[in-house]
Amino acid sequence: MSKQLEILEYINEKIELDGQAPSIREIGAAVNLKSTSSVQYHLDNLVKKGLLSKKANQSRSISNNKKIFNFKSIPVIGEISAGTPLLAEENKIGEIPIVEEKYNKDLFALKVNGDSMIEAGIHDGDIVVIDKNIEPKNGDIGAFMINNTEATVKYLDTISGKKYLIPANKNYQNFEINENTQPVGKVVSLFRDI
Amino acid sequence: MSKQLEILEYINEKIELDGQAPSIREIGAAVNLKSTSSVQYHLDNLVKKGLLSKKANQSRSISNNKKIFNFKSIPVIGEISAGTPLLAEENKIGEIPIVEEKYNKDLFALKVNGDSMIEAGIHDGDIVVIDKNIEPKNGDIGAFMINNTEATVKYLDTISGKKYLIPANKNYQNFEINENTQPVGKVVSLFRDI
DNA sequence: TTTTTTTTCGAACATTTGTTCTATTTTGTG
DNA sequence: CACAAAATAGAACAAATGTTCGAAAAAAAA
Repeated sequence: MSKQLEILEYINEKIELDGQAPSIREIGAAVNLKSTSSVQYHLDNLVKKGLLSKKANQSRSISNNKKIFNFKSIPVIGEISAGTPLLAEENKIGEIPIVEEKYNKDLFALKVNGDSMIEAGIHDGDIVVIDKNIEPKNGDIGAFMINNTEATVKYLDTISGKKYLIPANKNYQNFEINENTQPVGKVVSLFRDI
Repeated sequence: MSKQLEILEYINEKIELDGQAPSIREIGAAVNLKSTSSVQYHLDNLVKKGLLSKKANQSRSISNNKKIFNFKSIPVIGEISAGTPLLAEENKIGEIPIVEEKYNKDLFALKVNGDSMIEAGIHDGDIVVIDKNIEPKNGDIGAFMINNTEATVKYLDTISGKKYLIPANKNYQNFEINENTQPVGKVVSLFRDI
């Protein structure tokens, strides 16, 4: 293997492992180059090739140029303990990853209970991502808090002037929205383990 | 806000932004401490509290101790160009994140075309994750290559001794498996943007 | 207030680290 | 082989960085 590749691989490993780029001398030691300038020589070439970047005069500033997909994580909420706010830490049952482009601070996820939305392709145990920043409109699937103790995912729609939460399952009934029903956000995506 | 918190936040921001921890002097400049030893003082306390780690005598080695969710990414395959292998780079239309615990090297994702699996809650445009390492068994939802040019997602089952690909949609017909039908893997999870 | 504790500063120093120069060795090529 | 190019080495230097000390200032407590 060429020294260049060896260096590139070592740098990638080191960053992956330590979360920190190696120093020139660490690279030399790792790939058996006794002079820092030998390492510099290869680093310069790698930078010219566009495979690496580094900041001048800054220690451990080597970074890999390959396009990185950055991921953020959002909390997954399970059962809601009575009296706690929806997003309370104690209701959190995990985290799921989201591509950075789709991420915003108002996202969270909810584990769906029951099959009231099965005809919309939302199954029991599915995890739906909710954007608190988007108020569900008629026809949207949204998350709603009922009596501040239960979160439910339903269609929202208006029937003869009244607003209803509408399940996607013939075995369930529409629920008229009252003062104890609060919209939480719009369902924007869905995860399922099969 | 206390200096300690200020420092902690700056470090987190800096790492998030640059992928590299700041130097002592950079921290000082950021939080308005004129002496490096003032910064050291707070860093020592943060380390004692267990909020940070750092390696002795190593530049930019501060790291955050909070538990990190690590994510991997897997390729998403769209239309399959005739004559190319399924996972060829040219068929790749993106990447999706997977929590590290679920990740293995045989995972990839496929964008679902059409509504032949709608009754299984798999919609047109959904992205299904496939594990090449798991051969679909009877009753499983699997991905199959037909004539090496088309990937399809269907139930697999045996009816009177013959194996069929079975859609989850009354408007579609069962397809008897022949020598041009190759199992690719089992569908293990699903993503949907709504 | 006085006393104690916490926080900050300044400076000096030791290491680590990046940079640059020239010379030597190795490798490839006609 | 002779020559050129690529790769390595060594050394010296400059800059960045971490460490440590004592003293001063600020804040908190008595």
